[in-house]
Amino acid sequence: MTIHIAQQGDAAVKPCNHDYQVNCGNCRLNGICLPLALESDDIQQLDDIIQRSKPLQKNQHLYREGDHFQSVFAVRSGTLKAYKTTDDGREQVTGFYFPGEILGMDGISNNAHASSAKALETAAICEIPFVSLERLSALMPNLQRHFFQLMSREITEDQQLITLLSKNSADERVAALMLSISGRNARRKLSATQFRLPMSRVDIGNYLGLTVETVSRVFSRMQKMAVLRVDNKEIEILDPAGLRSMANLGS
Amino acid sequence: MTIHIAQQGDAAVKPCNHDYQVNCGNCRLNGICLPLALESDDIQQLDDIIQRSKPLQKNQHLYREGDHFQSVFAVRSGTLKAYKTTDDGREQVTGFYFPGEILGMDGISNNAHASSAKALETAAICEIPFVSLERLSALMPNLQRHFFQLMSREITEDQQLITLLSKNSADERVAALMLSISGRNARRKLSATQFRLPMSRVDIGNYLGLTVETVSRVFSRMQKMAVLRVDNKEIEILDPAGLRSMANLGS
DNA sequence: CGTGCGTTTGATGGCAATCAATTTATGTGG
DNA sequence: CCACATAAATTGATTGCCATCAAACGCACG
Repeated sequence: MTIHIAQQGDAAVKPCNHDYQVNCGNCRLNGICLPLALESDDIQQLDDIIQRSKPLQKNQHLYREGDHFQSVFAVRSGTLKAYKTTDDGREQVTGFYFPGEILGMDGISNNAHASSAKALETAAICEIPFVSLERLSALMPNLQRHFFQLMSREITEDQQLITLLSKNSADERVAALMLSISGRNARRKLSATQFRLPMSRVDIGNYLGLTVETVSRVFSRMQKMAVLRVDNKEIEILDPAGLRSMANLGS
Repeated sequence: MTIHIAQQGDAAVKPCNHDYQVNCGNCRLNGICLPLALESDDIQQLDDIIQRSKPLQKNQHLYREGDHFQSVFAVRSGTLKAYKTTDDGREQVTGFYFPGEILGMDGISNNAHASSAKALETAAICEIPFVSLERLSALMPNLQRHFFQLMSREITEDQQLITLLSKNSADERVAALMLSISGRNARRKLSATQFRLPMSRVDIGNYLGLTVETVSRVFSRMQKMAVLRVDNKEIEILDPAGLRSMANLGS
């Protein structure tokens, strides 16, 4: 069984046979990913159900809205975006997924994926068949609890976004996203102040309920205020405190 | 052990000792609530862990943001709203909960409730201690799956709201909410075309990212277009097809 | 070097927020 | 039960933020 990759309209898949020997035990993300809070022999069992396959190329889909739901996925490297398509053809980006994060959980309720997921850059993925995960969860209380927590976190993050979209200005939304990315980098022991945005301005705007032009203007403004240094996709946070006060967030 | 009811600032609780003999087996909501998909002896076990206590009065809190998380809750009668408070004091309503629906799942991730929940009218609640639910879930695959599905549905509904807030006009948002309430009424075998809104205009606007004035104007407009009949909180959907086309939703 | 895409910047307009005032519901004490 | 007080909802006038329209710029690529 391999990762289900929708191929219509996607770039051809380049075979790649190295670097498949990763396992949960030696993965450097196991402190923030699913294996967190498992004993080493439990990790082995989890590892046994996880499928790894060739990396996704940029713009390839991991799954599409409406696809039969079979697995959730962990990002090992690269970044993905999840998005829904409204029936008048517009897109709504519902989330970005960085290494160590889990996606696909919105497919559980209807046995069909409620959103599409595509790679923003080359990405390595761990596939976790859901029936196996359910079976293991029933046997390993820690795993069950951890997965409940992951789903709950997805809910709280979506609610955070709801609040952002409903209550905050364009400046605040962009600032909040920069802080979120910064924090997630820090969790992976990367720089919290300097990073490269994996997504386009269009995606940022779409996620934040803004147009590209507005996003661009906000970046310009922040640069003029010396809060951020923006060089295309390269971001440097010059004034973290200023950025936080600009974000003006709850919690 | 009783329901944890925060009482500061709330109306005094009137004791009420009748009507506590409901159980999951005879509850008329068991076709849409947690017991769904359980065998009758499994239902008995679920019933044993569920706590029922005196009804919540209007404006009383079921739990508050930051409270220690201990249980999820099912609504047996009445309506609740969930909301977050931003640190500059504003509220964001994140959901309305009708009979048969489950709330409180956003508290799992941090062992603390991520939002507050208060009754919009007198409400009867079933409390489901989470540790017991976890234990039972490990023993009953159907229950585990059903609860995963409930959480997943919460995620997809939040994503629906995200899309609504990000992409739709005031008219579309209000239309979508009316359709949502209509559908949820239908699920409970109530009228899909005639109902009483349990929440105020302020709450509606807050939930939809609009001001009270805008909500009121939209209702007036819809009434003028003969799509809705609005008499304060009494709503009649005169033209369901028109309302749907007005909502202009994805999926 | 031209083509195309992503990004930036500028000018204008529209939708919903804000401010303000009135009307209608709700609730309370005499 | 009515008079009063308070809260909720409606309607109107004006403002402001961000979308839209338009054009130029930079960069990657063939």
